[in-house]
Amino acid sequence: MPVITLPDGSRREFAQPVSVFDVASDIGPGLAKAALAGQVDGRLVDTSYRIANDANLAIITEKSEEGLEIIRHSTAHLLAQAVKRLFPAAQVTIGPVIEDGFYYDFAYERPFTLEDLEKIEQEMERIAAEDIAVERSVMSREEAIEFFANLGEAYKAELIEAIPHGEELSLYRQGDFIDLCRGPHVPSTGKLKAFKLMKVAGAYWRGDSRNAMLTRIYGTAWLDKKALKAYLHRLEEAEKRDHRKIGRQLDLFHAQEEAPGMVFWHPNGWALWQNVEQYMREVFRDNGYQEIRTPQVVDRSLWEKSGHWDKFGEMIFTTHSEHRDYAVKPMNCPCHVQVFNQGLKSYRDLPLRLAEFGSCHRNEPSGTLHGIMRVRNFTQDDAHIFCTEGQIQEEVAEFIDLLYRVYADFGFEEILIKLSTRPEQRVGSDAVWDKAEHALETALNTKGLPWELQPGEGAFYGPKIEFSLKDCIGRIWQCGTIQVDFSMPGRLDAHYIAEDGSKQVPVMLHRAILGSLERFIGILIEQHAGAFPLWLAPQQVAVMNITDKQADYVREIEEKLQNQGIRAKSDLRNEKIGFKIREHTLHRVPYLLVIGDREVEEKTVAVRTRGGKDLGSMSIETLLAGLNAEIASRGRTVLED
RNA sequence: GCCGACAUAGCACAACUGGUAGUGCAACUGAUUUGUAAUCAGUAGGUUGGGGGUUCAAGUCCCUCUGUCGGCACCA
Repeated sequence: MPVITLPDGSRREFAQPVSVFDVASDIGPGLAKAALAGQVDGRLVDTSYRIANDANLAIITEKSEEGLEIIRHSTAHLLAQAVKRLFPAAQVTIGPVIEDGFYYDFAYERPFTLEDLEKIEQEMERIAAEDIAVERSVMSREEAIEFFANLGEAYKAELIEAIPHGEELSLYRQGDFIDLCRGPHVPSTGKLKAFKLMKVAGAYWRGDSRNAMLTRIYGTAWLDKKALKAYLHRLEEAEKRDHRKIGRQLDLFHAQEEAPGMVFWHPNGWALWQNVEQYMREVFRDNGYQEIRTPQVVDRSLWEKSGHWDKFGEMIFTTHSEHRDYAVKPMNCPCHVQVFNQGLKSYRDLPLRLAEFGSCHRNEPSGTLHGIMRVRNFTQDDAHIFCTEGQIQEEVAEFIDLLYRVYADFGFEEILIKLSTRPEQRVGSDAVWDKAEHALETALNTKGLPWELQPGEGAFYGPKIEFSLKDCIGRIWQCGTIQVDFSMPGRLDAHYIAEDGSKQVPVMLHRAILGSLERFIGILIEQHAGAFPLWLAPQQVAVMNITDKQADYVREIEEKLQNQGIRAKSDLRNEKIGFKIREHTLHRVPYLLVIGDREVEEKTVAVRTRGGKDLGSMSIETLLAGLNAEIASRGRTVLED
């Protein structure tokens, strides 16, 4: 006699065991129709799940977040079923839900093409229209292995073999298709109403490049056609913010075949870069860092000593001269240790923070290059903190605070944090790793920041915290990082004299806030869609005349602004004011000054924002005060809003 | 690096199954002196990414190299 308690606290009593669907029907036919799954005592189950004892039950419908996930998961099965119908020889592997959609990996004699995709999607529509019931069943692990092996699904069988012995597995059948799955799933394929296959790509079996490459089909699924359309529109809009596109439109930079993975910065882009770099220089100065500069080309022996040659030799650009082999520096740390090593250091010198806008070259695999986000030549806002073990905690904590302040100044709020711990291939003892990992974890927890653990993803010399940002379409890019290194200082003979007169090896913290300036600027471009905050805008003000008559006054205004440090430029072309406004608006110049006879006479400027707002006429002094206030506010705007 | 797609004028894109490479914007020249997102007219611009092949004929088909894009693997 189960008593079912619903989320609103109401109870319903039944004479015999009931399914989730039964309860939904009991509440109302509308709910029964909308039910996609149930949540019994917190556990997600199918609508067919039978409840025998008293339980808490929530009916999952399209309206809940879990409902959408279930729809996406079921759509992945729908995709697999369609593929098996059209290509019976294809083998199914895995098909998880991802952000905004799902994917499914298939093994087939050839990769699927875009034409295949169209046919597959049509077949999916057909199966959804057939409204086939989705039924759950269970099998023992051994039965399941045999079952899938007999079907010729070798990959599935291999997956199940990895599951511990004795476990019971659930299978979902919809018509002619059956798949191993934890579930839950929608009760029938008719519930899947809005989906679209997005792209095909190669993906290694089990994510290992030594394995076969499968075809991955990506798709998206939504509650209804309207939501699907809205998503596609959102995606289209987001793609307009692509830094490669805006980089061209705003004449910021370009790339060309002769220098793959390297950026040619144009005047506008370099102005933006300089704004970022000079800001970071101030940050260094105000936070106890000393800026240095080290060589680009360094004898390879240094990299052999540091351990980089063994681990990353393939990715290091090399050159030679007079029988010596050199590495084009792939990172700055060994060079910074050389600076530390000059002169005998005392514990009183620690922590010593050496910073460099270090230009590094890494021969990244061709397939990894991406706009200016992942390049072969990049500049880091790099610094190494030489300190004692006892100073680690505080240095890490201070660094995290500083990073958050900097990111806020650039207008970033969503920062993803990951803690990466010891990899298989590493240097240093486990005791040392224990200490380092603990230090980072404690720093994060003390601040109460949410973070994700990435076991085995640390650098070979130490664990690290990564701070990542998202690009316009949600891809995640690592920017900031702090890494504890107990190994490299020793390898490169760094030491200091401790309080007791003994010689000690310092600990080194590798840290970057922006990471690669190229990458950070790429994200900055996408974040603001090219409409940079005033303090960063390559050109801050355009001063435009209406006719030739006002040219002298325009030049006067331009000069006045420039003398006050404002990046202003006059536009005296023989064009209509509307044309000039359009052009500078498209170039995202924050403030446009219109100068006609009236302004000349009244000694004012008419101010218009790139957002199209007319701020009316004001004196140059009023304008300057406003501009300076906005510049000082960094990420936030003043005049514009 | 691996799988797939793509590469046409400075930029955005056309050119049916192989049959004389076009359009818009930008550029240049001239006219126009203009009040808040495009003034008008004219001119010039391309070994269709490089190399090779098939064909009477290749932007179009095939091979190859390079680069870019989407993923995967990698990311000190």
